[in-house]
Amino acid sequence: MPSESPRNRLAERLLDWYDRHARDLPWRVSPAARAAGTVADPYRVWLSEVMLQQTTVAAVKPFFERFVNKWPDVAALAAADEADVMGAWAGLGYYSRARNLHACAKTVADDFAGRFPGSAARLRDLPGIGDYTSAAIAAIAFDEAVPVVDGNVERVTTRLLAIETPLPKAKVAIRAALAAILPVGRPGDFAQAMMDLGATVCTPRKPACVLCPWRPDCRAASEGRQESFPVKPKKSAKPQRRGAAFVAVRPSDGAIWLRRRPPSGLLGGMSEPPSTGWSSRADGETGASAAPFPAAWQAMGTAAHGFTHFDLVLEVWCADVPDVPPGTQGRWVLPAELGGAALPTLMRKVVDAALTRRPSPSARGSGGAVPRSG
DNA sequence: CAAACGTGGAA
DNA sequence: TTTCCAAGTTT
Repeated sequence: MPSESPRNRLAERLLDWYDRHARDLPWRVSPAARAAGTVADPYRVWLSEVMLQQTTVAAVKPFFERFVNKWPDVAALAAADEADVMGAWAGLGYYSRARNLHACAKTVADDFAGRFPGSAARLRDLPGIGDYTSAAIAAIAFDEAVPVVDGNVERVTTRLLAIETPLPKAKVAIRAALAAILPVGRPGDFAQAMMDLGATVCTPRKPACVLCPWRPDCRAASEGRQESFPVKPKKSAKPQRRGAAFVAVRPSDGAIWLRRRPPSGLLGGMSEPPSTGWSSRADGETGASAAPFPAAWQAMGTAAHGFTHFDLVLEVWCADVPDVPPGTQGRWVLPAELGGAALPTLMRKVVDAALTRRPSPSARGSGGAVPRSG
């Protein structure tokens, strides 16, 4: 695919760089394999892209391996119980992704005969697939020549052209610029090359401009202002909230009483020990008197957790509870089953605090940390 | 359009 | 310790 036009030299230089420096990732077809005719599996591309939304490669890798081992294709995932999918996602965060992932799998399996739509426009209609993910799947799995704009691409492009417009308004200019650079030949590799460049060279802090194939063309670097892009709005301070969580332990077998959170909202659809609301007031619903049912509650210290938009400190209370608590919804979960019980990280901290700090279980055996799902 | 929505690692 | 933020989507 020769291209003599000057503007395409940018794409050619980036692709040459990618051919030599592409990261080796579990969901990726290497540029060499791709050149030899290997095609990407849309299922794996989709799964990885959803997992990678606002999430680091390092965090995603073990989850990706676990998912593809357990559910090798979209039909298998569609046939899974939603609770199992939520359980396997526990710890990855942004749990609406897991619910949308399952819904999307069912749509693809039921309405599209198990095959992902082959264009960005139609992928965009599926749950959990937005502007970025639809373009990424279309480019990587179907070689559609669409601009793929993620955080890496925003950074690389705003630096290349010294775009002063703050995000997210700058996205229009970024997309336009990218469309002009985009090669017709290797859109999938180009998209991944942009992201690799942003992740390994054109990093948020201390970019390695000396290693960059676009160094001679970069307006920000030529002015020594590479770390001034992209321009972003300031973030407001995170408020503090408090609450209390109550870990009921059944003495006979060490099972813990868990309930399911509402399907949408914070930690939607995930499991938890019963807890109070999380008040922004320092004197909010705390103390043993806030418990959902009476028991000999003992203080187990606190569990602290930082969410995107607020910090939380939860008091942890623990008690032996022999029978189903009256007037409550939930289920007993054995210690060995806690790993697959869809406990988000915050709740894992709560349960860990209770089980590790509570008085020695003497003759009944149980307790210990919550195992990771797997 | 702004806000909600998790987590863990790096500086 | 605190702040930033990583392959965004939904409402």
